[in-house]
Amino acid sequence: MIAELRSKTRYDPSEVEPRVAARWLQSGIFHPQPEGTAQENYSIAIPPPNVTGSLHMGHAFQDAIMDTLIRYRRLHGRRAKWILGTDHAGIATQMQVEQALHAEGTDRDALGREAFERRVWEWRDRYGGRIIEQLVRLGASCDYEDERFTLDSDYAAAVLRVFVALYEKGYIYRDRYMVNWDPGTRSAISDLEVEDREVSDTLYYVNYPLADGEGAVMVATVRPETMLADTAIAVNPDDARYEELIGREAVLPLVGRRLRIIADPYVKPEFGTGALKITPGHDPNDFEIGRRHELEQVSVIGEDGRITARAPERFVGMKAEQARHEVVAQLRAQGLVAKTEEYLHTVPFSQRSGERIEPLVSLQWFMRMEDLAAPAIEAVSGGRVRFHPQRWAAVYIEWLEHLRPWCISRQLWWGHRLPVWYRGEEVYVGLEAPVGDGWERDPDVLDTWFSSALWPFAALGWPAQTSELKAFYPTDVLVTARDIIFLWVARMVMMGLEFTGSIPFADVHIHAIIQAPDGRRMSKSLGTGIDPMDLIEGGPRPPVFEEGGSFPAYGADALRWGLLAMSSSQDVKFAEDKIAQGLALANKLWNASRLILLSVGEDARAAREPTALEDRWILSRLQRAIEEVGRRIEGYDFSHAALALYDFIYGELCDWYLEMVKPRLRAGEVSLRATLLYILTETLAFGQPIIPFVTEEVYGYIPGSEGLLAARRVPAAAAALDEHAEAAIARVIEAVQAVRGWRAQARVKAGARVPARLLADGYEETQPHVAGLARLTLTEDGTEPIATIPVPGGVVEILAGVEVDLEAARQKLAAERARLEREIERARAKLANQGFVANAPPPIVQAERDKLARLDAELQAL
RNA sequence: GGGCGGUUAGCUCAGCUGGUAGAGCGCCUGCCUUACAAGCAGGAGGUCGCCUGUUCGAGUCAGGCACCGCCCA
Repeated sequence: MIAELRSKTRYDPSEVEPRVAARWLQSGIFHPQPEGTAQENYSIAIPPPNVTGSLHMGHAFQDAIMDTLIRYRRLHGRRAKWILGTDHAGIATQMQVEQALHAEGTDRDALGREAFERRVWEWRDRYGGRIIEQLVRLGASCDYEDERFTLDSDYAAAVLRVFVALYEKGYIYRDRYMVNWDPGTRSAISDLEVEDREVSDTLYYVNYPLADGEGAVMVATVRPETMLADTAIAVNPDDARYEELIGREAVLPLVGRRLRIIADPYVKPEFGTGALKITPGHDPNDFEIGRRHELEQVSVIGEDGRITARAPERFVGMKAEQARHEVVAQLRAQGLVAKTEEYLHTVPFSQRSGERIEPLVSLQWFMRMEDLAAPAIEAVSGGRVRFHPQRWAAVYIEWLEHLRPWCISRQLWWGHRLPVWYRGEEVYVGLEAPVGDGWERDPDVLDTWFSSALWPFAALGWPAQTSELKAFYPTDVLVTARDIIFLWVARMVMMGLEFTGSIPFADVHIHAIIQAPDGRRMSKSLGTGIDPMDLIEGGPRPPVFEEGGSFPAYGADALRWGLLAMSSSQDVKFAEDKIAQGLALANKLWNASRLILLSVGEDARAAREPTALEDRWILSRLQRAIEEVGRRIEGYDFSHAALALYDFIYGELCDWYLEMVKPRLRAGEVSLRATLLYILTETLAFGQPIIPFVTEEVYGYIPGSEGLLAARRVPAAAAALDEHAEAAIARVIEAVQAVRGWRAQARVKAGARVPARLLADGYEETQPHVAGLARLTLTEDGTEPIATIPVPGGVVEILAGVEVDLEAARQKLAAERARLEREIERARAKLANQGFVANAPPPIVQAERDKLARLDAELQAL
C-alpha cells in the first residue's frame, strides 16, 4: 500500500479531497451523541446561511475558523457539535423566486399566495442542498445528520411561541408609524436593512405665499412632490429673520391648504433658507416634529409608489418621480420656484432591492426592546459574554443603549406568518386560530432576523427540553463578522436570556472581512467576488485580478490554510499568494510523508524512541509547536496558528530534521523508523484542525494506523522539552547557514565537498551534521586556511583543495568585517553611555556586554 | 458631527509587557543534491505616514497632524 506512493510525487487535492470527505461523512464521527452537559461538551451554532444561497468567501473564511475550533476540541477529547442548518431568508429567497416568475411572464399576485408558497418550497428543494454540499467539500465537520431549517415545523412553532410571549408581555405591539418602505420588495424593512448613500440631487427653493397676502416664505426641498403632503412650515425659534412669522400661516401652493408656521429647534437656520416645509407623512424627522406639534399627517404617496387620492386630482396615480416633474413645472408656471442648486446629501437605500427608501407612515408590528436590552448589556459588560477582539463589545453596548423600536412585520409571503387574527376592530394573538367566524389572519410575515435570533436554542429543539439542548446549550462561541453584531449577536443574546435564562454563547469571535484585491468589499455586482469553489477546484480568475487566466485547483486545505493565514484583527485584502502557500504546505507535508513512509516500510510501528540528539531536538520542537498552535487557536489567533504549523513542518521538520537523519535512514536504523512514524503521526494530528484532508490521507498510509485521524484523540502531552538538544541544534543550523553563505559568495560548486577544520566549542555531538549539511570534509590537518568563517563558538577554517573565487570570497570577508566593526562600534557606544549603564535593567546591560565580547571574538577570528 | 481601525520591504501582511525590524510572494544568483522544480541553497531590498514629547533607549508609550477605510447619527 505504501508502495503506491512512490510515483505520487505531487499532492493532488482534487483526487484526494472528495474521497476523504466521503469517508468522513459515512463514518458518522461528526454526529456526537447528545450526552453530558454543555459545560463539558463543545458546540458552535453555524450562523445559518441563506437556504438558496451558495458559499461565498465570507462563509469559507468563517467556516474555516469554526471547523478549526471544532476539530481542535474534538481532537482534545471534547464531544463537539457543530450545529448545522439554513435560514429561509425571507426577502432574498422570495426575490429569487419572483425573478424566476418574472422570466416566465407571470408574478406572485397572478399565482396567489398558496401557489406561490409551493413554488418557493420547490425552489428550496432544488437549491437548498447546494450550500451544504459546499460545506462538505470544504471539509467542515458539521453535524450533517442533524440539520435544521428555520421553517421546519418545530422551529416555526418556537418562533410563533416567542412572538405570542413577547406580545403578552407588551413588548410587541401594532402601531401606525414611519417605516422604511422598500418599493423594490413592496415591504417595510428595518433600520438595519437600510444603508445610506451619498447622492447628488437638485435643491428647489420654493416660495409659499403667506395667508394674509403679504409676501411669502421661501423653503428649500429636494423632494418637491412631497409638498402635496405638507402640513406646516417650521423655523428655528432663535432665528431672528423669522421671529415675526411664527404663529402666522402660509398657503400651500397647488393645494391651497393652510400651513401653520411653527418654531422647532430641529430646524437648522443655516440649511437652505432656514425655513423648513414639514411633511409628517413622508419624512422621518418631519414625522417626529409632527408628533411634537400635533400636526396632521397626510400621505400622498402610497405603498405602490404612486400618488394617492389625498393629493389634488391631477396628480393622482402618477409615480412619485413623475409627480415631481409635474409639481416643479406647475410651480414654475406660477413663478414660485426662486432658484435651484445642486445638493449632495445622504439618502437611504434598501440593501435588499437597492431602491431608494420611501419613508411612509404605515400600520406595522413593532418590538420594543429596552427591557430585553438591559440584561443583554449586562451579559457583556459583566463579562459573561466576551468579544474577541474585545473592542467590539463597545459597539455592541452602544447599539443596545440606543435602541429604537424594531419593525418586525414584512409584507412578504415567504416566512413565519404572524399569529395574529383580526375581526373588525378586534385583534387576536395566539398559537391557534381563534374560534368563531369572521377572523382574518394577518397576511404579513416576520422579519427573518426575528426567527434567526432564536437559532442557538431553537435549532436544538427548544422549547422542548431535548437531550440535545441539555448537551449543547449554551454554545461556546459565535463566529461572525462585525456587520452581524446587531442583526444576530445582540438579538441572540436578548432572546437567549429572555427565553432560556442563559447566554446563548460565551464567546463572540468577530473576524476580519476579506476584501477584494481592489481594497473594497467583495461584490457580486462589481465582479470582484471570488467563488471559494473556484479556488478549491480551479476556475476563472475574476477581472479584478490583473493576471487573468484561471486559478489552479488549490484544494480545500490550501484555501483553509490561506484564509486562516490571512486572518487578522483588521480587514485584509485577499491574497492568492497565501492560498498558494497553503498548497505548498500540503505538498511539502505530502512529500515529507512519502520520504518517511517509503523509508520505513510496512512493518514499522510508531513509537517514541529517540536515540540521537536530533531526535530529542525534533521531539522538543514538536511539543513546542503543538503547544503554540493550540494556544493560538484557543486565543482566536488563527493566522499565527497557521503560521506556527507551517514553520514547524517547513522550517524544522523538512529543512533540518529530515535532512539530518537521511544518513541514518539509509543505514536502516530500526529505532529511527519508529520515531519517524511517531513524529509524523503527531504532526498529522495537531495539523489536522487546520489542514484536515492531506493529514487524513497520509494517516491512512501509516502502518498500524486505525480508523480516521479526524476521530483520533490527542494523547497526553509528552514531556519532550530538551533545552540541551535545542541549543546544540540551533548552533548547527547557524553554523551551516554561515558556511553555505560563504560558499555561495565564493562561488564554490554547489555539490562540491570542501576540506575544512571546525575549530569551535559545542559541536561534540553534532560535527557530522555540520559536515553533511554544509558539504564539508572535516580534517585535522594543519595547513594554512584560505578562508575563515565565524560560527557560534568559534570558526570554520576552509582549506585549499576546492575551486574558490578568492576575490569574491575576499569581498565577502571584507563586508563581514565591516558589518562586525559597525556593530561593535554601536555596542561600545551604548556601553559608554552612562545613562544606559545606570538606568537599563542589569540583564539588558549584561546582554550588551556579552554581545560585544562575542563580536570581538568573531572579529579576532577573521 | 461622534466613534473605531489602519498607515512597516515592490505586493499582502506579522511584530507580546519599549532594548534600533520578520514571513510568504515577487526580484537576483546557483543547483533536476535518489521526499518534494508547487522543490533546494544563497542574496539584494525598509529614514517602520509626518511632527513634538516621555525615556539611557521609541515601529512599540503620550499628544498633535495628514491620508485611507468602516460604523453610528
